[in-house]
Amino acid sequence: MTKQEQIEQAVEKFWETIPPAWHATRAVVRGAAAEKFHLTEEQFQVLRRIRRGSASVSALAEASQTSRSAVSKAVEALVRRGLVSRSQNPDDRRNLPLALTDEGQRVMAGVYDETEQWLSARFTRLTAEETESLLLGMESLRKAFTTP
Amino acid sequence: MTKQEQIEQAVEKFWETIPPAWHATRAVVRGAAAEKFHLTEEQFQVLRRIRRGSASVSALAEASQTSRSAVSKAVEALVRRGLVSRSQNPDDRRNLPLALTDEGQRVMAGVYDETEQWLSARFTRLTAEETESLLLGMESLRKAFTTP
DNA sequence: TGGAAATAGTTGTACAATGCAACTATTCAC
DNA sequence: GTGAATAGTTGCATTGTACAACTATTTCCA
Repeated sequence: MTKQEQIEQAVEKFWETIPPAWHATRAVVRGAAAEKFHLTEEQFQVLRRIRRGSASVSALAEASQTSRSAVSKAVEALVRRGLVSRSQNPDDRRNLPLALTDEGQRVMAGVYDETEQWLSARFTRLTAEETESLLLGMESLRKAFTTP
Repeated sequence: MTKQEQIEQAVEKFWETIPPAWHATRAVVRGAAAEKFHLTEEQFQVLRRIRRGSASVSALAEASQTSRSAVSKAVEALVRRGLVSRSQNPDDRRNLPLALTDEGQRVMAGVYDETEQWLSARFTRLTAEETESLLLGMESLRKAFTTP
């Protein structure tokens, strides 16, 4: 198999794999987050990333590959609901660091557990070797999409 | 690394990899498809899958993990624009087989080339080994999400 | 130092994406 | 032949999203 054929295969498999997997996952997040906590999927992603350390609108937009304005609106809704706090960075007053409030932490733990369990259930279907190849493959995918 | 740890890593990597990759790709499709051909991203996916052989609203919904109603609306728009034809299946009159019209084929070729090129460019950044692991990993991902 | 360019973030607007529930038409199961 | 299942559509409500225009602040550099 030439490099070129390999790439064509990857493109084809990408289409067949990534969008459906993401749609299915998003549907689960939407169900769990909306029903129990009145969070939208976008808001869930924002909470998740803030918990992981992304602490500004720009960082969130960069990490999730969406626009600053979309993130800004999600954050605004979360701040209004008291799940996220916005503070001021004295070193750069354009920058508004974000953090989870206690309530945000609590909500996040609940939603995350549920969706993580669902995802874990998918991955439990795989053998150890398949899971290993999944990890390697996702690392390659990440590299393909982030290398400048 | 225990199986459980492996799965937790996979969940984490999934969140960090799949949504951003998909968002970025969708943005490109949206740009190319919208600007040159006035297609929405959803319509692009439908055209793509019809070309690949998915020939009914239900099959499309199943393949893309979305609802029949969402697909139905996209198909309706494409039929109205003359890119897709709906026929009747004499063996089951509930079933309305779909096919690309000549114009649909032409448009699809144009859009697909462009987005495929963009995706190919991402994957060209990878070594042969990385591309190989990407292929294996996506196969695992597909399995994780389709096994009943 | 003064101003141009860059960056962080917000908001208005418009449209795309989507699910759900209710509906029709048809087929299947027994 | 009737009730359950399936294919598909439509109305409605809501989310997701980008783009462009805007403010506020910082950085760059001549």
